[in-house]
Amino acid sequence: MDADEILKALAHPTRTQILNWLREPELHFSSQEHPLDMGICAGQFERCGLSQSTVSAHLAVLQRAGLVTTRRVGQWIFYKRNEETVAAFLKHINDTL
Amino acid sequence: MDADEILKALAHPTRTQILNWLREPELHFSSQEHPLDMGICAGQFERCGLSQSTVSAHLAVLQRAGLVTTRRVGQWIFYKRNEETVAAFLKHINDTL
DNA sequence: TTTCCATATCGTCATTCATCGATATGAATA
DNA sequence: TATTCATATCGATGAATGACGATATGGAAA
Repeated sequence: MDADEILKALAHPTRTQILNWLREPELHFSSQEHPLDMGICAGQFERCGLSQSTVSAHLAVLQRAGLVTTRRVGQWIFYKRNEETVAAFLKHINDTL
Repeated sequence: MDADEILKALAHPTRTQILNWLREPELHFSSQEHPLDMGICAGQFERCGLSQSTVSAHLAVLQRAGLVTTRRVGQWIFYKRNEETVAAFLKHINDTL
């Protein structure tokens, strides 16, 4: 858990929004064809209004920071919040900030 | 309390270190001539190894985010953590992340 | 008033970041 | 095998950030 890298990842509203959407997938991604417990397809996040490549870059930042995990199933890649890392970060920030 | 601006302010190790130093002034700034409860002189933070102007810029980012308050006394400007904002931010991040 | 000191602001430069369209990759399908 | 679809990666570009030395500001002291 690299707190500095996580803070950098959180320092963009698009990325905090993605993480926020992923808190309650059933609330935000009910339109998804696949079962929600597989995770959320990358394409779903294009609803933020940015291009496919930009969204992909934001997702990569979140993944490098360990805030989301990915899983390939067929031609799709599913994203999930990494609750362990989120919890560890929250503990850290509560302790040190 | 602008959480996005605070996250941007926290997204640099120098600034998180400054905030961390300000948690226990008596531990880190015992060398200061002035009483610690006035706050910490800007110049004290040059111990991070950066130039005066760069340190001043980092302090300005923290101030704009509301994470520190300043108080001019004579020719010095004293910095303090803004515990209200820090607490409000922690509450927010615990609730939304 | 002149000088000195602490700090902020300015101008510049290099680096990183956000964004896009285009292209590559890799799996599914025809 | 050729095509399609979802996603990642590439290359370019403009914007924002971080750093510095130099300068401005504002108060204290001589």
